[in-house]
Amino acid sequence: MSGNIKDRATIYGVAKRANVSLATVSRVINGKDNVTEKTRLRVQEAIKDLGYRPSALARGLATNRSTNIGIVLPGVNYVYICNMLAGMIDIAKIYGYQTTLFVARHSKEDAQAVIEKLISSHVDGAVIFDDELDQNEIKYIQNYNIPLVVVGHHMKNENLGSMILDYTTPIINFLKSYFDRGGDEVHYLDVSMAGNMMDEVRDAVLNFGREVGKNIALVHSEDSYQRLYSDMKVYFESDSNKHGLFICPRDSLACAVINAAISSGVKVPEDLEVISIVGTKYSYIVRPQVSSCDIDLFEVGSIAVRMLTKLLKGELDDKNKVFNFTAKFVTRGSTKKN
Amino acid sequence: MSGNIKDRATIYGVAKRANVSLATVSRVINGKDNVTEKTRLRVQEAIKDLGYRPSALARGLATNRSTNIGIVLPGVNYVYICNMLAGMIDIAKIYGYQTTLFVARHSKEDAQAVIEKLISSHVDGAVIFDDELDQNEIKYIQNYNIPLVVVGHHMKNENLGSMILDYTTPIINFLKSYFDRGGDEVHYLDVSMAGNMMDEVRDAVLNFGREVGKNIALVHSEDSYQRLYSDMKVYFESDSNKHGLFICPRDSLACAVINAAISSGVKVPEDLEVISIVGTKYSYIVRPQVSSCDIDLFEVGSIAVRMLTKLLKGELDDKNKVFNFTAKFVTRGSTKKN
DNA sequence: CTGTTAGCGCGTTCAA
DNA sequence: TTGAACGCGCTAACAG
Repeated sequence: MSGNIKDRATIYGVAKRANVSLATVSRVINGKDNVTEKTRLRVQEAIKDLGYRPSALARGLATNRSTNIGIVLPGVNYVYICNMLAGMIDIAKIYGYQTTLFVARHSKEDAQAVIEKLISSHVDGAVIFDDELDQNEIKYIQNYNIPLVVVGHHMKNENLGSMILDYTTPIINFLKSYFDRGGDEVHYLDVSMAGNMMDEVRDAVLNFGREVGKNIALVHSEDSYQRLYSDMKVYFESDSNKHGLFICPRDSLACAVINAAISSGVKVPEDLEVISIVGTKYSYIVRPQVSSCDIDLFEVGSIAVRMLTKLLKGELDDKNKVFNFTAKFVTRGSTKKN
Repeated sequence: MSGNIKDRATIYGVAKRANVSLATVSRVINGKDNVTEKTRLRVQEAIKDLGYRPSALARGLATNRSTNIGIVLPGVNYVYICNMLAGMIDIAKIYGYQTTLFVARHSKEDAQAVIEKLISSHVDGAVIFDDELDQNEIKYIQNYNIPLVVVGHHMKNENLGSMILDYTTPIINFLKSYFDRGGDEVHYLDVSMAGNMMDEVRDAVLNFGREVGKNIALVHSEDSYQRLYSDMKVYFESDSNKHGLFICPRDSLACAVINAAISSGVKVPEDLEVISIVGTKYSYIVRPQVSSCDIDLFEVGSIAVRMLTKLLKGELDDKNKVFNFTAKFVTRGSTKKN
């Protein structure tokens, strides 16, 4: 490329410089084989000279394909979400898709606004992991013929696949064994705006407690390590709060509970056992390590995007449209051996 | 919107349905005020009936603006990068920009490919945080008139701002005080493909060691907690390796060192002191807490995007084109008091 | 206040 | 094998 470019070269410029029509240039940049080797070289020369790069916008308008997929997330503040995102990005890249990020905070209005953006953006498809969107909103998006992979809802149709992350089963199983070995006192850390997925786990836990006639106490707090840590410091000052089992939504929150407990002289796991629902790197880095549910979220992300690409090619069999991921509970130092 | 839509409504469809020209529809959807209230309502009615959503593609082609900014990152696997990303996304959203993600792994070829994608994608501007890109490649992108904010290089010109993250100064300062209080043995954990920024810190540390006549030993390992942990387990078996200071690039790696040390009977910080260059949430969640450099990466990300939006509006004064962030060293439990 | 027209940069017929 | 012409959906003059 020679020197600076103020106005970006277009396909016309290349055509003129190479003394061909723009159709021929189009053929060359799209790798069609019905072009003479000689003219092809001439065109490529011109492209190089001008530093020409095709405009994805114009191309998208002409072909009605943007080679762009949308990713809808509640944010990138949690490690487990970033793991998933990393998997999505990796695979999208392999398949030649750009990824544009749509973050929907935990509010209905925001979610709606994000949906509108998504529709306008003309992505070829999207992966949605958002706890606030319900099935109706998913269907609303589908009115615009946008192939979708939804993480967290069980749905499928012609243009839609889904992935289920089952944290409930392993947690309930753990609870069972906890009660079996004589455990009695259970606290569930209920943070505000934890999202649908967490709310489902919570409700299942509470239900299970009711079924087996055990009381499960909700402890409310904010979704912040610092805040929770100081709340817990106060909490553990009371003698009645120094034992039992504590269930936390995420492992960094479990760490807040554990750290506060230990610094208050409460022994983990001898006095107090703590588990986390979602497990990430925190779970095995801290001491004591946190017993938690492991799901390879990176894998979840990559599978989701792979499903989407198949959906885009119309190659996704009906039986592969729902993917079930059941978490595996990993016992670590924050709980007693069964 | 009535029922399902197979072919998305266009501005033509709306125009016909509302019995106006497409220019009028365009005015309505763009909020121009030179439209009668009556026709405006009629148009809005039609838009609703048809479920019309403007195509960002076509709009971008016509206006030469995509309301889309690119974000170039080496990945989303590190907490500190995700923090930065979160800040960028937040601000971009506030300013009405979509964000498309470009991840360039640590390799020259990949970086080059990503640049080409970035240019083709027709973003209005981009924030680049990539350790592999050098200044020449930045300039190359600028040939295509893409306003840029670069994190990690000191550069500026008409279309380019930059942000410097200075981890070197606080680390060197710490080293000074470490030597002053009689410290003598320093190990630097050198992981492969840590990126330019880390390499600069490492070189500065080595230089400083030479200047003051202290030997600083490089310990090589991979950039993986698990791997490093087992390497360190072996390492600490040797009696000669149970003291001094260990400098790690990131705090989760520092945790690997600390955990391995402690489980090998080495006391932290009494026998061995450990610091991390980049500090994140890990630093204060683990026990002992990790002394590390704190930079609010979320803030860095938001400032970067804010700079970019000003650049896009031509409102960025020359003196504001370089932003300097000096990290603050926070002493925690993994080092002795000075 | 509203409509007509000409692009934006590219892909894709259909002829030649 | 190549080129001319049209269309993708929208904005932006310019008229009226």
